[in-house]
Amino acid sequence: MATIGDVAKYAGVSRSTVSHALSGKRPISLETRQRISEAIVALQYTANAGAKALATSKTSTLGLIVPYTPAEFAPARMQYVMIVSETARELGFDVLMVTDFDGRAGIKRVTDSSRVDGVILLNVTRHDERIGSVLAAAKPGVLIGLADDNAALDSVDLDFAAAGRSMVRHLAERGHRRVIFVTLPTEMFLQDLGYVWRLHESVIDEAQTAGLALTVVHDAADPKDRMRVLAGALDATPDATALLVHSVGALIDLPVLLSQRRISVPRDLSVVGLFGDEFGAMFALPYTAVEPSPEVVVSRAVHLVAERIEDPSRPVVQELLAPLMVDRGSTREV
Amino acid sequence: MATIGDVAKYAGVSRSTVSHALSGKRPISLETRQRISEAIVALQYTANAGAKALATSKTSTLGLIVPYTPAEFAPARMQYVMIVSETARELGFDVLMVTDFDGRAGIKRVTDSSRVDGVILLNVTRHDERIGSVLAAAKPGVLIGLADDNAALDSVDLDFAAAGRSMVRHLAERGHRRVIFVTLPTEMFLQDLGYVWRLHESVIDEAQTAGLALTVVHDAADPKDRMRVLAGALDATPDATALLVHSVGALIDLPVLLSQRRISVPRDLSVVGLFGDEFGAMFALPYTAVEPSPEVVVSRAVHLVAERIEDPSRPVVQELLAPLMVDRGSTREV
DNA sequence: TACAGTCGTCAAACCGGTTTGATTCACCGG
DNA sequence: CCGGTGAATCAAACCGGTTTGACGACTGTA
Repeated sequence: MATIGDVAKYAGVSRSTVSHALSGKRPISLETRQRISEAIVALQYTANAGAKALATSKTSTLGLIVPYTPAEFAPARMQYVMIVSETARELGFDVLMVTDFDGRAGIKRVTDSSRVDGVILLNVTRHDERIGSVLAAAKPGVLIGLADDNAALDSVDLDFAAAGRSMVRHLAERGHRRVIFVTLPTEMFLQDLGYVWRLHESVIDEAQTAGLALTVVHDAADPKDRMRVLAGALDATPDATALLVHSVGALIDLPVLLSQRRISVPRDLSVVGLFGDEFGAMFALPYTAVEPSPEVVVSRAVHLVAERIEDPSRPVVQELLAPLMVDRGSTREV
Repeated sequence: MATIGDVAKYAGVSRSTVSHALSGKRPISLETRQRISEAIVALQYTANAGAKALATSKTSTLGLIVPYTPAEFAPARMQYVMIVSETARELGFDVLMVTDFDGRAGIKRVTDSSRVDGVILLNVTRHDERIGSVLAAAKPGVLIGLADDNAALDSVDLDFAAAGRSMVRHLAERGHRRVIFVTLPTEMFLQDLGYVWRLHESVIDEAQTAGLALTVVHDAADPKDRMRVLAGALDATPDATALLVHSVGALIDLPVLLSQRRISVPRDLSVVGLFGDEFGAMFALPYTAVEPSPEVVVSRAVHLVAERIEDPSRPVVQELLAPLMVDRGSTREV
């Protein structure tokens, strides 16, 4: 590959002149600039990333720390990764995927060697060990999700508490008094993911506030057991007029179960859930739902870390994005 | 961060001695080695990746070129990405995700700037424009998937032709004479993905060879239409004794449809498909199936590109990995 | 007319590694 | 006792960028 020295020689100027022309940090005559441009085109010059990083201490690279959590619903995860990558690109960054089994080691590796300018943490748990590694690295970092002690790092997440409340209120306002809450498998709760708890608790709190009787059912982790759990919940609470579903698995099985039992939505049963339109590409889920809006959350997170790279002294921000509810007509007044 | 100069000073030696101790390229006395080790620990030294890349022209980074193809089934994609990343890590590489809308531009960007030592192309199409970019970059590259003209690059893929043949033979050997072949949505065929065609054609060829009557049905791209397409296929071919399913969407809907119609597998209908056990985490698909084995295919691909980075002159290889069939008892003799 | 300021450019130093050539010393074989 | 060999180390050059200080030529102003 051509170096800046080759370009300088071709254009008949010094290396520093080429550098200045490229960065615009010093005035360069129009004529010289043109000769340099021609040289760059002729030699197909592209700056060497390593050399640039060495000289500037900037890598134009973000580390994406993807935790090892097999239980998570995969399609959603991929969406997050893609949006991180696309947003980063818009802001001039590349993305280094860090999938080390031990996230802390991964963070240490890429920050200590100055491979990245900042890191993005996916699937943050309430007591996330990785946060300490980011602080130790003294590099910008942003959390996608909320940790219990996150005062030191920027973080963004959907306001899952608001999401839970709005689902409950949506049902309460329509006169529902007895609702089945199909929450995530217990395995998910053990993973200590903040949003899992925040949604769960806000639903329960708001139900109490609204005077709504809630039957809480944990969905099965194993898809083979899912249908049975779901059916059991319906059997156990025959007077429930609505379902509030967080578990995606349950949402997938629900149309089947309901059609088997000749239960019509919303005539016999109202359903409200929490899932994004990315499922529309794979499953036809015709339910009124709160959207997790990964494009908004993730894009904001990437912008935040990019801002902090530019200005490390900016005060820490912690954003909870208001969730959007899409009414697909799967609930009715009772 | 501490530099190699800091370590040298702390240990009372020259920078080159530290470098030699680290690389082992020159003999260093035991005593000096120990002092250097202590210095490294005390100062928490980690080599700067940019400087190392500049000096050695090696980045220890692989570019993962993920094409923009929204129609693809997302969970499968994520699995490929994760396996690339994990295998790369085992071989000492990091992974730079390149998701540019224009894959060629992405390849040019990361190779021209010497950001990566080699690239891995996911979802290769039969006439993949990205191949030209890899060749132009003169950097090692490996294709996951088969292109029509791939003589110049290493490539690995599942032997989808063999997969198709083995599914057909599995049914033919059990006496099935009339089979419904639920193939992928036409949209997938338009994407020009090699494996889509290879499987499709091998099934049709082998059916002809085996004297098996095949009804070919393209699954619907829109999940809302899927059930209808599936039902229509069953109605149109009432004498079919078996289903051969490539479309994952159809596989997901199949248990529902069959239970609605009180069709028992394998008593009333034999079913064989093509899907991996990653679906087991999300859906309970109890069908005999050929496994796409991404861990084998992808891991092999990453090894290939790593080998070529070490030895660029190694002859080009093109590997088709024999697929494995898992008998889950969803087929019977007729 | 002299002086200051700006424009345009270059040479040199620096970023943090690796690699090479030179040097010193100990040991070995003839 | 001498020449050769290998171990152990250092200084210097290099990789390809950026940044800084210096300098000559202009321009505008007092």
